[in-house]
Amino acid sequence: MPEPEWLTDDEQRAWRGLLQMTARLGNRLNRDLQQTSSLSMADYDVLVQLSETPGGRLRVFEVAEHLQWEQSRLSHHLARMQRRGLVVREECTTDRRGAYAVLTDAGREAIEKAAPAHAATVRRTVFAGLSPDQVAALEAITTEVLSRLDPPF
Amino acid sequence: MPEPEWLTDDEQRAWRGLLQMTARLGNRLNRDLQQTSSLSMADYDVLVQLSETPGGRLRVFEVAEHLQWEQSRLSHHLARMQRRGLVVREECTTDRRGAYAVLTDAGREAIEKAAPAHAATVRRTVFAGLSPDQVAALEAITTEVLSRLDPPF
DNA sequence: AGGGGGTACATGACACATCATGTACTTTCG
DNA sequence: CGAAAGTACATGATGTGTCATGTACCCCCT
Repeated sequence: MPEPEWLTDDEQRAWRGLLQMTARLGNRLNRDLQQTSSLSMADYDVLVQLSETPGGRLRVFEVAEHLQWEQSRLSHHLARMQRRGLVVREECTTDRRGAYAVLTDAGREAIEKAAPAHAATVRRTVFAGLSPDQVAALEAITTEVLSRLDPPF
Repeated sequence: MPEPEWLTDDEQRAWRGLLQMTARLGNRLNRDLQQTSSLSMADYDVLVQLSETPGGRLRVFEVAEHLQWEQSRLSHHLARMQRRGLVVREECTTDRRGAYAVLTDAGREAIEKAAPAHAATVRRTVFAGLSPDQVAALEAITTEVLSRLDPPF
């Protein structure tokens, strides 16, 4: 076995940049969403999943798969969102262990109201400064890294 | 004023990729660090800052600046790290409101023990799959986005 | 039929982040 | 010099994520 192998200087800079960017970007998006819509990014992500399906209903485990969330996290989060009236749970008749997460009218209204401003912020802070080549490069990088995260290692 | 302007399909894919990548990568690194060192990424980041200064001591607000953390977050986190014996607080004589965060021997040992495996994971999951061009592109992208996050908007 | 093992989800405990506020000290400026 | 304003940090409340565990149900196999 050869390595540990530290990072090169170039890699160091890219890595620190990535950490910084994701941290600050996350803060920014969370803050903006919170102020304009009283939603968190987590809320937003859940609502997007539900709103993209006909009827706004999805099995809980499907939402978890799409978002790559732990089941427990989603369960807690749905409980909180339910308290706020954004979603409701409905029991599943074909598999009585299971449950549906269902978008309420208030939930649909919330995401439809939040989406434009959110997208605008994303566009303004990240994509407005990037060339098409950079966008393509970013996609290539993310898919490569994701492939290394998924199955083998 | 023209916009809102939604994202193009290319941008959509890059954006979702970035969200996915950062989410899963964060989980991965946190999990690995936790298991091998009983440290979180947050712990690690704080310890890095302190260990990079002579004496392993830094004013609390300086740590907050470097990490771009909220003051309150850092204060709470230092309290927990202090309980675990990784750092101690010392009062500042030149400005008696202030405090130093100081690395303990245990803290230094913890980070020195954790760093190699952590760096190896980063290298293996992200940089081992990227070409030098991609690394350069990544750095360019992060600095561009960061510049848009900082001062003006 | 009737286990045994896996699946779908909830829950309680605890680590963590954020917000609002409080305390003590420093600086500034009239 | 003295009061107002600002800075450095702590703390409590509350929302959020993770881990361990529990409960109910499904499925498959003998």
